[in-house]
Amino acid sequence: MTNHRFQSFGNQLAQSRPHGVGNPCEACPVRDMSVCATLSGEELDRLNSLVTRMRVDREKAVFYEWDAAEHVYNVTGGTVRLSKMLADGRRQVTGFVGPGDFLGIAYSDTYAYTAEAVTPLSLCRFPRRRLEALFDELPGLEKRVLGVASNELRAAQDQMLLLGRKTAVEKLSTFLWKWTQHTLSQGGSLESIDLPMNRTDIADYLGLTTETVSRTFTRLVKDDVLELPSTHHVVLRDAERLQELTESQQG
Amino acid sequence: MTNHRFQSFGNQLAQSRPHGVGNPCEACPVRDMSVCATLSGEELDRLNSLVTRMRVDREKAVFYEWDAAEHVYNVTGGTVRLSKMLADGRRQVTGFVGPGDFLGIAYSDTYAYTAEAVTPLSLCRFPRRRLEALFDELPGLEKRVLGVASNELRAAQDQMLLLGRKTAVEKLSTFLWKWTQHTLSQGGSLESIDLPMNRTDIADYLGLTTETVSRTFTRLVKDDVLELPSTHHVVLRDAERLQELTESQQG
DNA sequence: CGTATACTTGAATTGAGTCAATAAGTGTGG
DNA sequence: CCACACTTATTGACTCAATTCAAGTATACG
Repeated sequence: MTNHRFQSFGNQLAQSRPHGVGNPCEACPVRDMSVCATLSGEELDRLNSLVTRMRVDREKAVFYEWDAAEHVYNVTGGTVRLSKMLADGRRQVTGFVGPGDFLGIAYSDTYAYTAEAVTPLSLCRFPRRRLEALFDELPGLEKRVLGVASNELRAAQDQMLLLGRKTAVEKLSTFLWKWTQHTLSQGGSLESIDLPMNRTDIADYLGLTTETVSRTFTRLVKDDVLELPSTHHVVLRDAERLQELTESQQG
Repeated sequence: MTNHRFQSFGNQLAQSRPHGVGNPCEACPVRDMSVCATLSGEELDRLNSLVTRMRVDREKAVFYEWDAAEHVYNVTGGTVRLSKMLADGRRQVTGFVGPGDFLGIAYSDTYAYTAEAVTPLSLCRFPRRRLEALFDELPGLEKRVLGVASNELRAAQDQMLLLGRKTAVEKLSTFLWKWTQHTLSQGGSLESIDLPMNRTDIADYLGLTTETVSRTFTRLVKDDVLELPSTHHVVLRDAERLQELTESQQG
């Protein structure tokens, strides 16, 4: 197994600041996408007083499945891979999360999954206990978190359908289709979709092997559905056909 | 199939009643297991004023995936099957829920899945909007719902690991192990575990075919892990071995 | 008691996995 | 900028776990 070492939280990270004007949340890239979106300026100050901003290097863990769940994180930049492992090393990637998404909302002593950096990350870290205490004073915040959890639950159920019932072509097509939609919603273009994760990550997300992911990419290229100018770069040639392939594998 | 009959709660359908003494929640079989557990008598009255108690026959739907999500349900008796389907009919069962569990907490206009009765059901039904309005007055309730959602998320991630990475023997063993734990926590015995769902339900839950489920049952019986006195009845002969089989398929 | 439905078992098939050999990137230091 | 080592991705040949197709056998129920 790869040797995962923790990155030091320290000099690289900006410490939290006093309340009032100049709240760094106001300039946050995910100010309007995240749970923070519902909060007023003053409420944001309350939240800001709890936050520690930090960075995590590529392929380093934010936390492990077995760690005490002491913090909750909000991603402000980069892509995080969530995964679970069996004792013998078989891995399932349960999701990829990006700017605006929350990490670690588990009502349990330990996290439910391992969170690792696919790309360099910037995060806002909150002490879980104190954030939960803040829920009592800012009920809008708790509602928002419940909304986030509910959306994640829906995504998890879609993924169960994919893992349990879809073929390799349908799995990869679904992944690429959703990733494309996600990219577009963040202002990307169909002409060049960036896949920050590697083939192993994709395979472990789709319940396949890297070989099968690779062969399936090749097939989609041969069928003129997409081009692969580089391994981490996809150009969609036939978006409609890709969407069709997400549910039926005639071809 | 085993004939699950309900110990009847009152007559066929007890309507909601005025507040005060004699609140039927006080006598509810799931009074202490469910989200209701945190509520005081007076708070329970508030909740009770919203509730409609109802029954659903075996194999009838409580709601479909595409229905407008107007109600939230609390199961007071019976087993519910949650599932999603692809256009061509392939089905994935995403979970089985029983007494004390919640149904339909989706922050969306439609439900995320179809809910159907595996056995006859008794349910408490709440209008979603009014229940959400009540959250503002009973913050303990919202916390509890968030806790439930968070547990479901964890279960969903475990299921993704199972669907993506486990073998047929591991899948069935995991299912039987968890179902046993669940049964025991409800006061059942290792000597006779009731499986209300049929082989197709189990197959669709584990991402297998009924044939494979059947063969795998046969194998576990041959290996003296369990006995099958009838198709819906399991007797555990070697619980420890069953647990081992949930993560490693040697043998 | 007969008939439909659910379950089991067997034989043949197949989609994805495994093992193995390139090929293509990626980064490092000279 | 190139040569080297190393990692990641692709491709091919073969295997195998689970599916499909096809009987049979229980079981439930009107």
